[in-house]
Amino acid sequence: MEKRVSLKDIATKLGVSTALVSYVLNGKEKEKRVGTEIAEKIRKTAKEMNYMPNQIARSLRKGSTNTIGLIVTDIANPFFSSMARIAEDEAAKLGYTVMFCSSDEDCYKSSLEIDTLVNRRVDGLIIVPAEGCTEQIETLIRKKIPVVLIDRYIPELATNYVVLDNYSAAFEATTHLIQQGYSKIGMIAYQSSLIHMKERVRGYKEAMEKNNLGKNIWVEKVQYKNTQIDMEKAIDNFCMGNNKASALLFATNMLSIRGLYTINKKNLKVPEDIGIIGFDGIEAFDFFYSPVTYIKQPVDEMVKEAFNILIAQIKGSEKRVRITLNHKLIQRQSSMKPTSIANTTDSPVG
Amino acid sequence: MEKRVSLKDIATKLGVSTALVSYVLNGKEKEKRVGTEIAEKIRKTAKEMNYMPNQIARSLRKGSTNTIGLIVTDIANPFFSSMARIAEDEAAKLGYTVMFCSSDEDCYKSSLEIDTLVNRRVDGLIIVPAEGCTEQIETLIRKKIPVVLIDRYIPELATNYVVLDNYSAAFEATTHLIQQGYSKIGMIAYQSSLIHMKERVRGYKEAMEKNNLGKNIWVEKVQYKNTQIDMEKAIDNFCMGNNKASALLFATNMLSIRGLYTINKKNLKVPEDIGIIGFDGIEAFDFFYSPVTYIKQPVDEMVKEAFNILIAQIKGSEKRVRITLNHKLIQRQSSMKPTSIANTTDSPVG
DNA sequence: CTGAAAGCGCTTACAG
DNA sequence: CTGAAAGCGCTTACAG
Repeated sequence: MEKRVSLKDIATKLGVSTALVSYVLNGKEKEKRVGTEIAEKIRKTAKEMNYMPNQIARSLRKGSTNTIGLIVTDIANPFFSSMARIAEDEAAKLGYTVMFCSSDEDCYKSSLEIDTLVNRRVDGLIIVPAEGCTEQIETLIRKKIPVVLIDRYIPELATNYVVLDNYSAAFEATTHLIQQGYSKIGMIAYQSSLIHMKERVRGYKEAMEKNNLGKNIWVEKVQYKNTQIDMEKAIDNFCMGNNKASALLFATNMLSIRGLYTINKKNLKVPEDIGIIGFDGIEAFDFFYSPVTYIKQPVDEMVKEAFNILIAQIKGSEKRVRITLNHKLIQRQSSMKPTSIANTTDSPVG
Repeated sequence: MEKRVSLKDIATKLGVSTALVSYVLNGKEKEKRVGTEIAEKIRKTAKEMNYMPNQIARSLRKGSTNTIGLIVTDIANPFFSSMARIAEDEAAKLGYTVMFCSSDEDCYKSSLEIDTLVNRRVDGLIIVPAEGCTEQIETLIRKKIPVVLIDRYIPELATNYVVLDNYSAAFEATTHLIQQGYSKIGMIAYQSSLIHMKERVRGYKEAMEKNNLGKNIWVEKVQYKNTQIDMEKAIDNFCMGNNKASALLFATNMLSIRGLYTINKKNLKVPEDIGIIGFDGIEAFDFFYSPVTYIKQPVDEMVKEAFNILIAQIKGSEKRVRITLNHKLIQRQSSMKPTSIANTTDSPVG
């Protein structure tokens, strides 16, 4: 790579100090009362020489990089890639650049990623925390590195966060199914101690109980690392035998997608054999033969809020901010119990 | 942010020079023949003090950042987010971090992004070039900044690139439709002078001509910024009137998706009213009531090749590398002309 | 085997 | 209004 032109090159060429060049090029010309003609000459020469400041040097000197780190579960997951896009746009508006990492819900991996980003001196981090990474986040807070959690938070930690009201979302979704006439409603969730998952399950359970369906509560848990196989087992459990479920609530978009594949594979008909509610909107929901009812998260708002909080922290705010946003239930065909048997109690078909 | 511990802190504490500390912590202990006990002491103290190197300082000194820039069209587009994920994994293996940007096919935006990344001294760039950004890429090459283009290249430029053999992909897809008995085959492409788009169109045209269907060649172009509206018009043109098309080839995944929405909206039946072939695999294709035949790109291989080329350049290679990969046609129902009328010439149904 | 020192390219008090 | 100089935290010849 050839030598790039530096501040000093400009200064030398013009026979002035680098200080002057720096002032002018950073718009501190008024403040530092730089002479008008020399300022003009500096600007002109900088342009002529095609000067581009070395942000690394700048960062080292200033102690800030105008970079933020974004750690998600998997950037290839549409929920997180749309997050990334919004974060990118917000960042660009303020002159920030984003470095992203996928943690794969792996705490060890996420700790390496946090270290990498911190060593690269990002000014702040937006993190979708993985299970068990309490200590990592705690360390960040202790080091006073601006951080805001998104999608999930860690209850025992005094962090900023922006999350969905997951309890209400699952509660409303479940209630909707019940109102449609379903009563044997199951839920497929990840095996996880993370709060967002627990809240989604709690919302489901409480909706069931509130409608005197406590005895029908039935949650199947699948492992993140083993979704495909566990999903097949779960669907088998739910949909075979005499006491099968009549509707299912999926706890995430990936579970929903995998669930739909499995349902098709098993030749189950939606909503006749099984009613469905998914989580997060994705295009596949629109094209499923029975358009999928889903819980829509306000991703845009979520990221924007997170970004604002992060920037405030970077600028020095010590205020802790916690935001809980509301979902929207998009009702479509997959959760509409066919009218012929609506409002009756489910009974085993087999 | 509180003061972090530096090399100097360790050196001072141990009463040694920073050089020694640096050598030991960078594994140059043998090479520099550092005393075993002092080395041990340094490692121990570094750990105790929880030392983490400042990569910014390191980057400034070394002139390299172990960072690469990835400029795609839109990180929220599943094709590009899976690219990003693979790039991330490859990068991580080699100790690199990636900064990403979405250009929105906007040349001006992309030039700002390139400048930003270059000023941040990324070691190299993987770019999905937007229309008209020849000069930008040229500048990178002139500055000897490692760059490899992906998904598309710029014919007049001597760059590295990794792309699909777009001509063959479209040619085979079109031929497949013809073999299925379709003859009034249209193509929906972006209005673009970019080579990948032109090659896709050329592949379609030549397949038509080769099968004596040159008179049926019919390409509708839509604007990237106005996809929705233009798509509706295009589908209207294709599917109304006496001379309507019997099958459509979409030139990208986004066009395919928008096309499917529009086809549903107009109540056209696939493949009865209209046969379909899409580009790139996405989940929605699987869930469309008539599973969509598509041209599958080897994204994984594509990114890995691009990454290898980039790293080689960063390490000093001056060899120009150009790779063209092959697609795979995933044949499914959307392109299967119903047998009743297969092998006959299409005739207007209305 | 180890230390003193230069230097990467900036920004920013400080002095005049 | 302008310049000389320190310093951000590293790495790496160079000297001994």
